[in-house]
Amino acid sequence: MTTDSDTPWLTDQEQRAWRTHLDVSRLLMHQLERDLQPFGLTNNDYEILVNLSEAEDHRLRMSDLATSTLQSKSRLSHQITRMENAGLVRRESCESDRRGLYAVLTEEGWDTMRRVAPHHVASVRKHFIDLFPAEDLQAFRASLTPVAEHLRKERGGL
Amino acid sequence: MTTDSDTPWLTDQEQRAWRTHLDVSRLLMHQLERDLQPFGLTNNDYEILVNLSEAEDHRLRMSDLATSTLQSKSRLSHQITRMENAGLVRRESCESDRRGLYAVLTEEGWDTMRRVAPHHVASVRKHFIDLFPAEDLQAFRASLTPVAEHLRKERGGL
DNA sequence: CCCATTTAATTCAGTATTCAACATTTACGG
DNA sequence: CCGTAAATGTTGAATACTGAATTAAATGGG
Repeated sequence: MTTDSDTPWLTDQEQRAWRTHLDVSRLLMHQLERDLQPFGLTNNDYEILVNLSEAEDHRLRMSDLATSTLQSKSRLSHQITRMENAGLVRRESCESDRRGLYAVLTEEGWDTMRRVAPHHVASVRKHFIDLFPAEDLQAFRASLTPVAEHLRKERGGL
Repeated sequence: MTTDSDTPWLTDQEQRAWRTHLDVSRLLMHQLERDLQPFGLTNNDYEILVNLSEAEDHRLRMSDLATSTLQSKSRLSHQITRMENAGLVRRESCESDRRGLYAVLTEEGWDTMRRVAPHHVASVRKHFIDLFPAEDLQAFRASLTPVAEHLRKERGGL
């Protein structure tokens, strides 16, 4: 059993680190969302556009897109429907596996991506990257990488 | 104007740091949510409980609670309604300012908090804190603190 | 070759979040 | 004081997210 006095409560240092991380992730997402708003995109929209832009032929299977954006299939399906209605992507059926579908960037989606990306990068710099002293960023990533690996193993489905 | 070649794209190092941060924050929230599920709480529920537990008299003004949990007033209002229905919290009117309301922890809310907290702390340790070499955690927090400060200044409303 | 499993993706119902509109009370400038 | 502006919270409708159930197609053991 777990009694109260057994519990390895967080030290002050740990508590501060943890809460700072929480605050930064939430505030940062809000800020990036706000910076994307003038372009009519959400963070989720943008991330889909990035993934498709970087993909072979500007297309990815729904499954792969769900995996790489860390979303459930259900959520991705809704998300793509919305983006399809907005004209940014389209669905195309897959020859080799008739269950499958590709999400494909449209011309308009690609144009949007190229137009918005510089502003988004500026936003990421302004509110995150450029606030680290050059050395620290490397250390920051090094610290976080094992955490990311651990979490990826831990999770079953989303 | 902003042309493509003007844009200070992220370097490889920067890109990796940024994406790792993104992945960790999302995966971590999912994992914590999953670990709370057996207790019938969401991350949001838990955070409200923490804030009220630490507050004078186990009560906070709706506004203050919204500010410290970084949520909009509307969202908090709905959230508290749900928690009220679940018996964790109740609303009490405020003497000194008749517009105002307190959110107050109920007995059941306080019991729940004490029962769940050890498990939640264990979860935070397992998936985050304990994955940092002792020295690194301090450096991690130090790097993130200016980011948090910047973001707090930047944001107007939520 | 067939049936049982697994995989791909969507749908539906329930829940949560956002955004704007609203009611009420307080603050403040003249 | 008065009247306008600002602050506190809630509400409702529209939108988004979740998790389970569903459809359809591929896989694989006997």
